[in-house]
Amino acid sequence: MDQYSSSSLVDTSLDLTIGVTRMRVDEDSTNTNALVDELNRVRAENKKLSEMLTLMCDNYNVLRKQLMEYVNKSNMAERDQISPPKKRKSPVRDDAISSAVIGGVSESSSTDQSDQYLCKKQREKTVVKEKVSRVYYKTEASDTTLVVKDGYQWRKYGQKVTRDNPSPRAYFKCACAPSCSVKKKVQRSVEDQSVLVATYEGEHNHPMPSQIDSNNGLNRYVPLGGAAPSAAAANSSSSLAEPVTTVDLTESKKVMSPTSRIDFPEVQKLLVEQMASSLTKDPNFTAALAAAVTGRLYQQNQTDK
DNA sequence: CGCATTTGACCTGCGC
DNA sequence: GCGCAGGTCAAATGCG
Repeated sequence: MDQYSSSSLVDTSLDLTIGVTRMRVDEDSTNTNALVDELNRVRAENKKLSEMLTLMCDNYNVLRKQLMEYVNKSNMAERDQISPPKKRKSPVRDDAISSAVIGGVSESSSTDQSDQYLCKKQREKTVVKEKVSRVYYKTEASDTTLVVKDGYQWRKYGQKVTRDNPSPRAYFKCACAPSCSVKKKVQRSVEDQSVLVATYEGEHNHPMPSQIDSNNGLNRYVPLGGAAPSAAAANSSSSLAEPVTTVDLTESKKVMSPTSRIDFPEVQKLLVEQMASSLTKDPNFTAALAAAVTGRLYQQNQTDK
């Protein structure tokens, strides 16, 4: 765990208190020097931030790996004890799973109960590493659309009203790549109509479209696990629902299983979104950014003349 | 006109 | 074997 010990050495006390009042462009040349200094300092801080983010992602990967191994062992032990039921999914099933994944971006996995209830055809796919996960999205109760914002493009191919839920269930296939066979089912929660339950089957064999669009900057620090997250996650055809969670990696990982890796992009996306949100909400950061930009513009104006 | 969505028909698996 | 329920298909429809 060298990374953790090294992380403790990183100075996290960022000095972002750059006074905008100091950035007076109508001052003499001494001010220009001050501006250059400020700019250099902001650059240094930016570099430091980048390094910290890289470190954080590294630590996250290590933790994730450890959790995978741990859950894998646990599930192996459980599977030895539980014999799979022969019956297909019963109405009680959804409730059981829902109660098991309280609170946000949580999911069940194909290794436990949900997999056992898949129909024969799906079970055959499961043998070829079908991954099933479930994600909850908070949305407006009045909103009747079954669209969730997860960064991928989906093509709707069916809708059904199921017995155990008055709300219709929508069926989607991944439209990002013809070869991608990932499917998604979206249905409102029985208990809370404002919560959309998205069930993902399979694993994307291509990167997230929105990630391709914005493959610069912060995204380069995000680990790619087959499907990468995006800070924007701006799917053109989806906009309404947001994952019902705050970024809480430990909580999310608690219910994570080795076969539900498909949801990591959700968590990672949220992580990046939260980081961006925190930064933009920080008055010190915005002031520093404004100061840096102003200073830079002034510097350019001076050199142009 | 092309593409995405809708929706009824059809298919498949499971329980009785 | 029959009926039920979930899942999928594909023609019809709507929209930009």
